[in-house]
Amino acid sequence: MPSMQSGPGSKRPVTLDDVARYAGVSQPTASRVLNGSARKVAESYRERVLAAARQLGYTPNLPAQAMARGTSRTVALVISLISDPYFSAMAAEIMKQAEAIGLHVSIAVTERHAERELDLVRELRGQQPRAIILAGTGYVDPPSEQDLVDELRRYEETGGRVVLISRSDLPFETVDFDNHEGARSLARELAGLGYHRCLVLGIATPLLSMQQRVEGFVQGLRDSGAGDPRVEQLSFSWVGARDFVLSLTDDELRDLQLVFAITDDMALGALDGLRTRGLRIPEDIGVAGFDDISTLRDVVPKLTTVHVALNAVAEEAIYRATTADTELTRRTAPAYPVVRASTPPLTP
Amino acid sequence: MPSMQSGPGSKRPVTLDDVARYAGVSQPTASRVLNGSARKVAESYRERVLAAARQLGYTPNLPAQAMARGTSRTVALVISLISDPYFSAMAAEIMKQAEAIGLHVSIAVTERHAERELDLVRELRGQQPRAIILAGTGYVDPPSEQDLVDELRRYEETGGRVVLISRSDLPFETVDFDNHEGARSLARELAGLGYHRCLVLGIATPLLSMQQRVEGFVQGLRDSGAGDPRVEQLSFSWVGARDFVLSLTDDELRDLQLVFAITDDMALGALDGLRTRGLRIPEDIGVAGFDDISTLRDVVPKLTTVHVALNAVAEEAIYRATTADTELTRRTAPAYPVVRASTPPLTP
DNA sequence: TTGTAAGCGTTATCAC
DNA sequence: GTGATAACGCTTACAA
Repeated sequence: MPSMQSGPGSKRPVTLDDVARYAGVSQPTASRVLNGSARKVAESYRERVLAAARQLGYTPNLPAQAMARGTSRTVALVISLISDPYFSAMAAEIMKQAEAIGLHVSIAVTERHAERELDLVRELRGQQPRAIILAGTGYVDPPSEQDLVDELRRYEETGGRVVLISRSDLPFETVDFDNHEGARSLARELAGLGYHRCLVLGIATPLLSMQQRVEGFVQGLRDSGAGDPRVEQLSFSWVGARDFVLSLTDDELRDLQLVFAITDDMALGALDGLRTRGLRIPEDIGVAGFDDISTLRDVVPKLTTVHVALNAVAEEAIYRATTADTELTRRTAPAYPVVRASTPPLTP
Repeated sequence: MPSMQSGPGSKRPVTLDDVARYAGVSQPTASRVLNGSARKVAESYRERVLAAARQLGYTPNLPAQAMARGTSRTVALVISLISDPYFSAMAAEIMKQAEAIGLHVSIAVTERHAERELDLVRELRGQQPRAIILAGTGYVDPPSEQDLVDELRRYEETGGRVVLISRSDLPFETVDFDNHEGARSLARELAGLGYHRCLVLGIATPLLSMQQRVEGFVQGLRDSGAGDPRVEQLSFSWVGARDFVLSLTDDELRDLQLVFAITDDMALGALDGLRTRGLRIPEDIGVAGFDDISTLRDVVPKLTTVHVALNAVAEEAIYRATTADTELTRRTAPAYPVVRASTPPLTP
């Protein structure tokens, strides 16, 4: 007579105990075979356990494992927005690096709310991850830094690792791109192409990484003997950049040779605005961004930008997240300009 | 004398027991106050516990909670690629819906490998999620369906829910867009605009959802009395679409009025190919896609496509994932055409 | 209402 | 080598 157990929700999961009993060994022995490190188990037992596990379709209960071991194989990643090309690329890279060393990644999204970030960190702490990686930026509300720091400190005190990506506002390990150098090189290349009268679209938010992009660009222009650009502090978004461009007068626009935005997202917003204003890119004005997001593949003309080594930051972040050194350092990943069709050589 | 405990990794996490002791009550009482449902705790105790928890910075150990309760508040989401705009938008929507009802989402990525998907499901099962949502499509290797089904069945038998998005290849609850109707409406609208000689870019993979888009489009053209289009089965990617377009002869291209690709990703690849071939869009040929991915915001000309109600599928998927009805059904979310600048009215 | 005790699935300690 | 036994942090009968 066949088993009556077929509908959903009937059986309970197969446990290690089931496997052990089925194989005729003790629970610890089964554990040693299936999950343990020091493999001092007789070959005969070993095989029996393995066979039993396969037969029964055993899967270790990870939460239980984590509890017993006192440490999990999960790292938590906090980002602003998953649908943003920059963040999704970053998340992808982090997951890749993490999975390469057998770590799970649990992703949480702040939707640009600092308050939510605090809640998330609290919640994540409850998941008992091995590390928390904060990669969010560009908050729309004032961050309650102290509470966040307190929460993260508490987490660290219990053995958790905290790693920040592209945000140096907090006293934890930080990994970032070489924003200053990337922007500076870009500015030099563009100045070399003849772009001297530039507009720089920055942001009002005090985000060091983004500040550095502005400063680097200005520095690069100076290095090249080009004049100081006009620098504007906008809201950190596509719309912010577009709206600002739309607010410029015709005279102001006519006088410009280039618009550089500190992110591709903003550059694309500016591009849209410029076109709405009737300008042709690149004939009438050049445009450049930063990040080299995947969207650029489908944008015409191909956008000049600064490529950031996502894989390098991801690798470094995962390394920091899993290695226990006590030094608090700030590491940097390469960022280098990629000149494309949106900024052809200027022939006066 | 201040506490010596300052370096990382020194203390152990604050447990419920700590809180209870600190508040001078028993563990169960603390549990009832902080996490329990039936709140039959004296107000005085209640406050003491709450205060203690805040003081100590207590966060419930979720894995422990899940183990004790026998059920977690996590759902696992399996997708192909996180950096793909379609999937990242889908993931974002799922997370949003999930978080709205207090569920965590754990994301895993197959990178288009069916084999990896099987491994992932096995691993995820170990995480003891409340549900597993499979939203991956377009595998590059032959899927070992039976093993996957077995694994999912086992999971279901132990009370887990399985939900499929846009893939009906497996005998589980499925939610999908109304692909046929969306493509059909699009074809009708385009035929109405004068587009009769069309090329349809489909895929070789036997994916029902994508098949339906092809069939719906063909049907729509027929409805409108337009001739049957040329239908091609390509590899499921931007590059596949571009390369195919590049392989067409000039005569073939000249004869076409429209290229419809079953995804925006492929449509953008085709667009790139067409441009490389020297055609202007939309003057020389129209282009249309499917999905209405966010990338389209920055593409010129604005691409005609079929908008899919991601929020609706996400909502439905989460609903299925959390509701225990035994009927195996196939639900459908709206998909409707959005005609944009890439397919202007044809004036012969 | 509150506390005691048992149990969730696993690993670690320690005798055998 | 192997198997009892005690944790891990929490919830849930059940008893007080």
